[in-house]
Amino acid sequence: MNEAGAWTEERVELLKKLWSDGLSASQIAAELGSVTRNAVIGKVHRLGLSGRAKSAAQPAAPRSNAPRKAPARSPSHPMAGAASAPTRGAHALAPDFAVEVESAVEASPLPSEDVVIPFSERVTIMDLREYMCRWPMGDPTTPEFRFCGARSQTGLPYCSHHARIAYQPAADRRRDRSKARA
DNA sequence: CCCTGATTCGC
DNA sequence: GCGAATCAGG
Repeated sequence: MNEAGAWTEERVELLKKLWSDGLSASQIAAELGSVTRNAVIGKVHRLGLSGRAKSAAQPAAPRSNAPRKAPARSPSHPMAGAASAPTRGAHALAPDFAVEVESAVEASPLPSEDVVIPFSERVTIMDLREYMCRWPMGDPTTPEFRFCGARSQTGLPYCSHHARIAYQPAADRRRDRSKARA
């Protein structure tokens, strides 16, 4: 019988399909089951599918013989120029903040009916982290104002759910025109 | 913090 | 051939 994590013809074909379909390695791994995303990526490479929809095959990075193993963990600390240690913590979000709130309020008069954001994840601006969803919740002028705080999508300021709302192609936007109530 | 794919190398 | 560990980037 086929082992759960064996690369049978079926699984390989599904892998190819999903990979070319644009799914991430982790998503494919979850879909296939019994395999990790590393296994998926490894197989993808062995099949020669790497690269995917990446423009015109970018010139493979000149990796040559890059020692990815134990590369001098302690590169010593010259500490000559001291560097320009950027002051973290003081994110300049004042300008963007106003803009985001404004568009958000107008764009989402009413999220939906099956949308439930766990209150437990809502955070104040003080608890907001880079990886947290910045979707504004509530009235910014009140002390009750919070941000979604859920895990944000890579490269995006919002979680997957709010990213969709904020990033609608404008074509779907008129879907919820029936109800307009604040 | 989380995620992504890329690569290497012991098995 | 396989995939965990690791790397590099977002």
